[in-house]
Amino acid sequence: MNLFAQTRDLVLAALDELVEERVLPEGLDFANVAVEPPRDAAHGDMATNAAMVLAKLAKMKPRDIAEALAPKLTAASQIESAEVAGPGFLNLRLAHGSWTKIVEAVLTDSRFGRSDLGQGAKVNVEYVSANPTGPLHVGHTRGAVFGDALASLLDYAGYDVTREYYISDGGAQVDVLARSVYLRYLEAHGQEVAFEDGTYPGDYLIAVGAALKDKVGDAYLDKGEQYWLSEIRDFATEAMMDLIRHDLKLLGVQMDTFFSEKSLYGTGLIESAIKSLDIKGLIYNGVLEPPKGKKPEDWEPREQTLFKSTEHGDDVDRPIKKSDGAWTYFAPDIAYHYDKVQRDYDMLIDVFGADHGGYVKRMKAAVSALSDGKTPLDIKLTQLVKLLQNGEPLKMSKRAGTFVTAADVVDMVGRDAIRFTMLTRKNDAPLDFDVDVVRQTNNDNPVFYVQYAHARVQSVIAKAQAEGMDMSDAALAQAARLDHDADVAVAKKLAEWPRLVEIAAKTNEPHKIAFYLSELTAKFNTRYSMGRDSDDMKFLQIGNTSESQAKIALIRAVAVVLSAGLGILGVSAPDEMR
RNA sequence: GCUCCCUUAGCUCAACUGGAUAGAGCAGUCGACUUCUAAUCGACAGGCUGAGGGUUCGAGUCCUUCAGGGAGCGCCA
Repeated sequence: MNLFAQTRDLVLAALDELVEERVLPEGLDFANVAVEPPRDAAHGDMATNAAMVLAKLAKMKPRDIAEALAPKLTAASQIESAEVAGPGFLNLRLAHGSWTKIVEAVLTDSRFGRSDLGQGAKVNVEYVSANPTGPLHVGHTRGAVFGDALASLLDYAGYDVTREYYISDGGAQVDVLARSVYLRYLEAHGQEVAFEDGTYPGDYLIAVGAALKDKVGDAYLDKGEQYWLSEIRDFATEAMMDLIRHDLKLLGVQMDTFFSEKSLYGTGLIESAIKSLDIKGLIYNGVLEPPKGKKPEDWEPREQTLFKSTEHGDDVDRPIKKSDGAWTYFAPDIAYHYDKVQRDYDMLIDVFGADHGGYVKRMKAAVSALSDGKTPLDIKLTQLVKLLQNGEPLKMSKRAGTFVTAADVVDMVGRDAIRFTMLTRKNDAPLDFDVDVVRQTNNDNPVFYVQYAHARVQSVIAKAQAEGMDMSDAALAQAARLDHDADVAVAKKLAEWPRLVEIAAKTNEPHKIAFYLSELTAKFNTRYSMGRDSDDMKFLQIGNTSESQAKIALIRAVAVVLSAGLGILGVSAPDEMR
């Protein structure tokens, strides 16, 4: 039940009538006609821009259209008044009963808020995709949490979502990993080793080296790389993926599919992906211009196999083979996305870190070329996280092996606080994450604010149940009643929920959910606090079941929506906080 | 040099994708706890939306120039 959509239908019907009566000309495009909540509540419950949108097309003054439209709308029983305002807005007030119906809908319709916006379209959301060379660090956390919430949001909005992790286990970095594990393996055998540049010195590999020793004994001692590299690579990446899966679990991040880069090699998949581009005339051998300005010392022109990505919006063509004939990292990525296109998704979303910003255009070009422009790819970049403690930066240098891991941060502040904090921000803005602030349990920290509201509602309900009152959603829906302006204000906010879900899903912006939850909580707290001044305003009326049910219906509806919203964000909705 | 992102109240951020007088929290000042959980609520104060130009009924939002910050720029991923 989406009141805004319903009201928009009324507006469109009224416009059709005006066309029939020849007040408006035929053939107008109503696509831009919107019904929105007004910025200022004093303007009414909803506003439509119909008159202004149509004025130019109809060659009429906006206010004249609005004047003609108003009586048509007030004829509908749901609309109490329609008032022309400003340059041609039509401010609508809805009948009081509309708001009570919203409360009933929340309590009786388990799908309230869910949307059929997605129409079951298949969406693939790829996120995290951290290299399998160590545990997740704070930077990964943001992409993980963002991607996870985005996937949940799209699912809630009616898409058929696949959550996918791309394991980069085919490149040089896993060779480095294997060599690093070999050193730890030698160490486990009691040898002195030195970690040179280009190896991973992190402590997390000690256990892997020891496990390798348990598995193969001394088989790899005093042997050249050719005897063990491939085996240790497999062993080590599997161990790293175990670490990462564990970290994801700590963060509450779900995955449906893990796709291995390695599976693309030796199977003809890369070759067939490139061939499909070649057939389109997008593959050629050539020499790239050197980058302007900053010319590398050792730059010299070399012929490479190139992808004509400029034909699909990129700035320069991109190499898919190195000058020695090996694939570049781009080639398996093309093959991977080719595979996704083949899997028949209606939409692809990649969540990348900011350091992959330069990669966006070529990836979009590749998908556009591979799917003949049929499969849209949206790439969401998550900007850097600056981790602070007490205002001072916490270092996270992977090279030094002292980076702050995702697990560290979960230990410090907890999963709920990380997730909510990181989602209370647009993905494309940098984020200062101060662990001291996030640990505070006050208004500075919105996660507790929202969770506390949920706990308060459940506490009232628990007390009512202890009085023997029927607090089932069905009973509450039956009794629901809005007595006070503050009640209506809360219900109006609830009415915005389905609309907000659609907007957030359309724009792939889960942070809008987090802000909405804070706003709903504020409205609820305002109403709740009235019970302090006057016993009449308390929700629980001891000894009066029907009155209690009538009042509690509203706040139970709040709890239902809070719980749904927190669920999308992957944050718990506790029944108690003491 | 080029590409992408960012710049909004003292601080951290919103602004429903072009709508009406740009809003919250924190910090500041004042007020409210023998609580249906004060992890809360109420009030005051705080702005040339980095700067200039353009597009139109209407711009924080779109285009453009510039300034400042960030990420990246063939044979790393």
